[in-house]
Amino acid sequence: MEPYKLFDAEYKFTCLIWDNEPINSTDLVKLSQAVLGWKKSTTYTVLRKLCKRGILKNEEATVTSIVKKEDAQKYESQMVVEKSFNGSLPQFLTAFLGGKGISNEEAEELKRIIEEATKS
Amino acid sequence: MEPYKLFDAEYKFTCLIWDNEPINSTDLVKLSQAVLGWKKSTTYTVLRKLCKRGILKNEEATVTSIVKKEDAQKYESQMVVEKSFNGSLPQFLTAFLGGKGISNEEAEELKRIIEEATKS
DNA sequence: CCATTGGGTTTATTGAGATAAACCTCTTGT
DNA sequence: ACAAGAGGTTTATCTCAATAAACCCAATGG
Repeated sequence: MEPYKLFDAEYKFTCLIWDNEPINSTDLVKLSQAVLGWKKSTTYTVLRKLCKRGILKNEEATVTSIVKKEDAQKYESQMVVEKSFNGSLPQFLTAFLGGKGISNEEAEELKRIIEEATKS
Repeated sequence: MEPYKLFDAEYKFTCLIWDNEPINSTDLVKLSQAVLGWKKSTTYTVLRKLCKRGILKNEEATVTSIVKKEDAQKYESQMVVEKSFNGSLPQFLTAFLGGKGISNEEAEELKRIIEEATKS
């Protein structure tokens, strides 16, 4: 498995940690129960797998992330562009915007982001 | 299942059809064998499922698509933005570009696409 | 005639993601 | 002394995507 790949359930779960770390493992069990409807054993099972893969860490009942949200998101975004759009960001953008329009403000924000990434 | 959702294997398979339609079903079997390494039964099994879901059509041994590539890609792009980026395209772009830069030409192309989608 | 090929369907098998039941150990309050 | 709770692990179930084996029938060319 590639380093950062998170499956759907794993992603939702890891989001809880990103938003609340550092978090005590028993509290995490309660949070998962509340937000995802998971039983205690489910939480620990998923947690252990993510720790084994180097995504999370659980030390003395304190859970933190090793891989950060930005890195996981970056990986995710690049995977989808690669797999479904020939690695072409323009193709992705075209498909996403396909047909519908965006507001001027949104357009400005997007262009600003692009500016920022442009090598002078 | 949502209308346009294609799983990995289904997507690769449907790409063959998008790129070659209309295509005779026996030829499609050969093509799937060559490109994907699939057996005949695999091709027919997947084909039948996609027909049942209204994605493809197989009439008198001629296979064509009902859902077009642009529509499937649009769906795919919107799903990933929704599921992993709070539905925010800027968040997606930021993550995708994260750190690395792009060339001037790429930037221009992206801005042109954005221009085009901007309601005046 | 009957072997081959085209055009399929029916029924399995496998593998993995998602979820949890059952169990275990240690500590602590009463 | 013991119930309860914290902090887990082991083992299992269920669903479903991915893939295919085995079978079926009609047409056809030698």
